[in-house]
Amino acid sequence: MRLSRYFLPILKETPKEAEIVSHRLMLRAGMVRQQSAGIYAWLPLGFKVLQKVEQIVREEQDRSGAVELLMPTIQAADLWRESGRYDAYGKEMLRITDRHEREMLFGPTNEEMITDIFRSSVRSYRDLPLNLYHIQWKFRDEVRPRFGIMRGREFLMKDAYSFDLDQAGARIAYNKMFVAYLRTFERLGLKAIPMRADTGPIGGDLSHEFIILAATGESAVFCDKALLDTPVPGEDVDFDADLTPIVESFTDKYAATEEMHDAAAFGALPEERQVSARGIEVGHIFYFGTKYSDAMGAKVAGPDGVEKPVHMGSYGVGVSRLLGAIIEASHDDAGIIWPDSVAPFGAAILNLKPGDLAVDTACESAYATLNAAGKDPLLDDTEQRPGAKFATADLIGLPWQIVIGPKGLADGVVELKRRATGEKQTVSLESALARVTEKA
RNA sequence: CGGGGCAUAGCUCAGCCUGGUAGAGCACCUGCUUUGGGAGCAGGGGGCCGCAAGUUCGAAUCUUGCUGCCCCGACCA
Repeated sequence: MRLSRYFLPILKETPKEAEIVSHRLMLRAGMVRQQSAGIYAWLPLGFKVLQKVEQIVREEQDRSGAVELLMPTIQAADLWRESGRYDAYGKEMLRITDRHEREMLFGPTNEEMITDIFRSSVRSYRDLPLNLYHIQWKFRDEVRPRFGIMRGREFLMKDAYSFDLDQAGARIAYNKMFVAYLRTFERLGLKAIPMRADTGPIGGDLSHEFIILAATGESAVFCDKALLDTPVPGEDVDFDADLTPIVESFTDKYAATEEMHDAAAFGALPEERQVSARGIEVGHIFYFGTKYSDAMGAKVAGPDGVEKPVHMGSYGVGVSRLLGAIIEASHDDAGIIWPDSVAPFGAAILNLKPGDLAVDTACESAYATLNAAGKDPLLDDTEQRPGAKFATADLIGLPWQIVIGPKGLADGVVELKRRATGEKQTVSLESALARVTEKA
């Protein structure tokens, strides 16, 4: 993409409504624009990152055996009356009346709808296990939206729902999601720690929140330092094998949010392993048994021919929130530092002097090479002064910057800068391109 | 939903106390100079001063009501 033809409304000054760093940077980098409290328009740069995050989430869901579908944002109130949640949900649910005076709602979640879809088609245990997910916009009318995209009213969420004949099967489904989440966050360049979450009236140990450590996190968290070094399974992990050992390698170490904190257990750890930090919740997995299948009559016949309500779990990832979480975890004073996997462009090419034949030629050559290599470069061919270009490139945080100007070219060199480390090398254009295109 | 605050140009903000023709910086347009870490000079465009009532000869400014937004708390992916 040529910057001169792109839409990147950079802000030099910070809009006053933005308090936390990810919100400030997303506004300044022209990624989002607020349209209403907690409701954002996604500008091209932000939308690009959002799609990359979404795609990684999708790939790991698919890898684990979950199956994607797409449910609507608008749901009928009657569905929610079946589960009793229409009255229970409260003012967080945005209720809408259509032209026929029918009561509708903008979905805050989809347990009822997926249960309805399931019950209308599945009758036998032979169709299980099943895990269906979608990535869709949700709306929760939060009293106080804040932190920009991190806690908006409208947000993009991946939610998966598992169906099994019994609790033992549900645990297997749960473990698959557990591992899929470990891999997802790892690919996003994040260190996510699963922490025991409150299971409410269901009980049991099948609920975990996945928490990103970041200084600006919303809640206090405590964990065993060993968790930070526990290896995340690779691409070759077999989801049909028993995943218990992997899950246990995480769950056997202490980790808890403030609400679940057990000071005594934490204190029993050697002092150098006690990590007390702040965290951002980016995922939540939860087994809830037959809560909805009972209420809504989602039953399947077992091998014995007896119909039983299915055991369900739900598994959420805050896709839009993840962008904020990534920035909170990866930025510096100059701007965002995108992990390579989600960077909106692979590299920036800074043309320091558009109109200079040698510089233009070198930039076009770099642009063509990186495009051909699939690195999706952003060529800054605008008329701005060099200083402004450097500032913009740092702000939007692309992994690499190739700085091409007349002074360097006179000596046959360009500057290659790695955004994450700030490391600069003065090298030939060829070796700069080789470096950017080489496999990580 | 409790408490606090803000609303003036695209952005950051002054002006309001003490009523009298709407301001600055940045951004934008034109020209000249400049060109390796957010340039300089000159000229220019851009405002229902959040909305509505009221007080007044006269309201951005004073009064009342409303709306929107932000922050702290309680609540949440």
